[in-house]
Amino acid sequence: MSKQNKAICADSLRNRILSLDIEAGSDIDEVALSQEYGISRTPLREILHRLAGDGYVRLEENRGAKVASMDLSVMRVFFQTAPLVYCTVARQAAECRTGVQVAELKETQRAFTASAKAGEVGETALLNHQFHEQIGQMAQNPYLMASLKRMLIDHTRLSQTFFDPQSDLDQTRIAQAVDQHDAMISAIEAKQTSLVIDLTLQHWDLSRNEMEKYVRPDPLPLDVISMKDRRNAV
Amino acid sequence: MSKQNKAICADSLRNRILSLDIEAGSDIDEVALSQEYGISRTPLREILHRLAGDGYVRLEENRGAKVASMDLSVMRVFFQTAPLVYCTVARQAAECRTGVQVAELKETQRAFTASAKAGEVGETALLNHQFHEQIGQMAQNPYLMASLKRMLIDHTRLSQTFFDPQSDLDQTRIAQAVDQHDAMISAIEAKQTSLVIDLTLQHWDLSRNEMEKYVRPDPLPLDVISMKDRRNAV
DNA sequence: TTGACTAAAAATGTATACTATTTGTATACT
DNA sequence: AGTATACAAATAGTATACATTTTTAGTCAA
Repeated sequence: MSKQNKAICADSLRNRILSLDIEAGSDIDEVALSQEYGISRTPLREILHRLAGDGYVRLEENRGAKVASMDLSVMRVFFQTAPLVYCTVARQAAECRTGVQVAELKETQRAFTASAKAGEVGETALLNHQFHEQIGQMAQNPYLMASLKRMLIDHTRLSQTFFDPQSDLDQTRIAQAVDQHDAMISAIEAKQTSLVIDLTLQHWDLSRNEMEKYVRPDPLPLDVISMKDRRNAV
Repeated sequence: MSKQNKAICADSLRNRILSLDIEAGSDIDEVALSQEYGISRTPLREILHRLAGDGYVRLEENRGAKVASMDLSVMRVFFQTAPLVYCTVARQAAECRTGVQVAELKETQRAFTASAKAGEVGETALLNHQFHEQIGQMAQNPYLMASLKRMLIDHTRLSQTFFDPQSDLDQTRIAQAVDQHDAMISAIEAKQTSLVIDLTLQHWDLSRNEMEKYVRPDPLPLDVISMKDRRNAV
């Protein structure tokens, strides 16, 4: 019974961290979580140690686990490193992918497309995460997979706003992402390595623009109309 | 008391895996190890979960932890990926290194040189590991660091024979490695990025040749003189 | 001898109780 | 008032006992 709960807890924690449901940098309450998932502290702590190795959390001596933070200094490195890792992985995926893996990727893409159209922000982001992790698995490269997974943790958290359509422009952007996924699948299936790399770069550019907006949003307007209106009230 | 033991145990396990003292693929006896290090199974299991996330071991449901294996299919990928990761990290290390870090690297290199000259095979390999991990830390890139660390696990295990001088040729080779380290330190200190990359590639070539010999050793001699000698004995 | 079945054992996984450390709060003191 | 100290509560870490699963050894029948 609780054997299942442990796996459920591990998956759930990962997802909650990725979706910022548990926000970056916050510390984790072992007692509360163990009760929430119906397991005792022992297995929960084992999960946390595993997540520490995977880069989801950071363990501090005698003060428990904290969700990995996203400080600005690391963000810089994130944007530097992403193209290299994503493109290298994508190339190798196109070279090594099996038929079964392509089928699985298509299945994920179906779910992703549906979720995106339904406007399910959190779920869409997680399915996007899964999509790119599956491409990583195709590459059969455990070394780069380690980098990719760590990049995707921050990528998914940063892109949390990405799949939230608030304007027509957002709709277009999400539709573009969906189309790019489709094109990537085709290229991977056809083993067109250089095409995959191009598509991956395009996909990254789309994503990057949005993330940079999140990190460095438009400044608040300087000429605040509402302030004028309220002058009298002061 | 046993708080210390936990950290000691974690370090020791890492080193024993790297030095093939616990051989690749073998399974880990929780009870025996916990007794050996004077801790109970609970903290030991937490260590193992952490090591699983770091790629040192693999956890299997209901059948404990096994040391990460080194199958031939992965080796291929290892040789493919190493130059990219090592060079990218080395470049960034040269760009980002601090003075303190350079000093620490020099200190490690001193110990490495001494150990190599003394012919301490296992210790030399571990200090070589530490040397390259420190270069990784200089790069300030947690994403690539994940890949680098995983590469170094296998690299150190594969190079276990490297630092064992059995012939004059081996002596030369080890001296070369020491010199290359010195050159890399200088280049990193001087922030000469393109030189660091060249040196890293040279260092990799030296290491690779030796490792390939380990993976694919010289075949046994076909004309076995000893067999002729012992014909009469049969 | 081989194969299937069973029981004992060994080992893995979990829960709980206990210890140690940190953190918060109240009180005394300068 | 502000700081220092002491004590209490909360939280982290560990050990142990217990439950579950896997492995091993042994038995019997084909």
